[in-house]
Amino acid sequence: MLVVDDEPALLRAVGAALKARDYDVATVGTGQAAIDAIALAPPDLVVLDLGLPDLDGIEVCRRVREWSDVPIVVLSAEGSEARKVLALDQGADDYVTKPFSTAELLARIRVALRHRNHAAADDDDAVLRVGDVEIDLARHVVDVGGRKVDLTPKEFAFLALLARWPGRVLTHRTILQEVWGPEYGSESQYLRVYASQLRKKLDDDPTRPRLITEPGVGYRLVDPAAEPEG
Amino acid sequence: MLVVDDEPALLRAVGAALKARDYDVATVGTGQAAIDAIALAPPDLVVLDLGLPDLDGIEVCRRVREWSDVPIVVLSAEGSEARKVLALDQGADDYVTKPFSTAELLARIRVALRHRNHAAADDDDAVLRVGDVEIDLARHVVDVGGRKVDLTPKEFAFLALLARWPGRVLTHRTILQEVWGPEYGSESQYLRVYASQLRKKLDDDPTRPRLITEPGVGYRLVDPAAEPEG
DNA sequence: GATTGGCGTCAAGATCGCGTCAAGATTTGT
DNA sequence: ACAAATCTTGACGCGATCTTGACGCCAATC
Repeated sequence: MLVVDDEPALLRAVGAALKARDYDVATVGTGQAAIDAIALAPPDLVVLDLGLPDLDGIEVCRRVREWSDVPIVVLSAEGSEARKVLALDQGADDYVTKPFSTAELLARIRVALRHRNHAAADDDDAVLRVGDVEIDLARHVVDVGGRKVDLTPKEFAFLALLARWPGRVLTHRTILQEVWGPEYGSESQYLRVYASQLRKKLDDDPTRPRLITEPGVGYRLVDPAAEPEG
Repeated sequence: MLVVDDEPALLRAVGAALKARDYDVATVGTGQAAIDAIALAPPDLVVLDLGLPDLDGIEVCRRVREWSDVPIVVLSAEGSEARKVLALDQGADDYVTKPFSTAELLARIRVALRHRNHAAADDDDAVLRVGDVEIDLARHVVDVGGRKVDLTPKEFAFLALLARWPGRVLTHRTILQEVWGPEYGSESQYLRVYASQLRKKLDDDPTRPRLITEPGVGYRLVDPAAEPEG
């Protein structure tokens, strides 16, 4: 459990409440220190104050989310609507406004931990593999059978999303919201365009497809070798 | 997306906001109706007002959580600390206090949907099984005695709906509304056509039928092995 | 025994969704 | 500010899917 805050008073208060509940607690005072700490040894959860001296807290959220799914509960004095929405959309799992009650904070932390427990085991190799497709999340590099493939950001995000759930259908809406952003959801034309481009770049064989269309539903990525045809 | 509230005004407001974002929205006015609706066809998410005429909202939470992981965002006028903590501990994924901003509610809904997408892999693949018919909801694949069966979207939805309630009769109206949409209800000719196509594709033996017609009522799906002919 | 209503089956036409291409528009990098 | 890359948008063909109407069957009813 990592608490990120630059006010010693709050740091002590929150830390004490958590320790009283027998959580292991570490504390840091800057955004950069938080990112480093999470990268070094991912905690079970991060309590993140938005008012940091170095980086904007939302920026910390965004950066951490590029390679980690660690739950993040944001604390903030600012009640600003837009900031709240932005933080949540950039990867925060909850947003608690100061002054807050300790009981509520703890309850929301329990919810976040519950979600994490339900989530799939995080062996974040930072490299996803589906058949002969290799996706290096950190380096943004894709490899197909040893051949490097040059993808645009959206193409990469699309492929990486599908690769996180091999074989599983992701709906049009899900893909749009994860790749294009929360305000999208019905622009399925984008998906057709990008699916087409991906198939071309991945050199997908239509008789043994890697990227499969589920008509009316969405797309899924499979390992053609592991998926015998019925 | 299911919105549960007994105030028509709020129902309309939240419903409209969601529909504007292209979510499919259904609404009910009581806790019992909510539980029934979730059991029949689990929505992607539930927006649950705590102030219901029949059941306590927290009780609804608790009951639904016994068999479903559907994300629940609670709305409430009561700001009471204890109620908030209780709701969160009883399975609510978020708690928004009235008056709330639509933008924030939508952002929190997006967070809940994100969690759902990340968590959905561990409930081992959500495979429905009725006799030798296997329906993999996540992969959108149907298997009959080891043979893969290719179904159209409507055929799949029809079969999946019946398979969710093995042996139980679903009425024409229910099936039409769940598969074709809320504006349908009397087009029972569709059902005859699709039932016929399903029987053909499932290779259904008329002497040991899997898909059974209840004349004048609806259809049900049974395990022929478990249901000896009388 | 004729009639009626619900069901199963079939097939033709209408519709919808998908893949593809390419031309702007926008963003990004230099 | 310019050039390149990327994203967005419209158009089009095609095939799968859905819808619709017709017809025969069966059982219940009169």
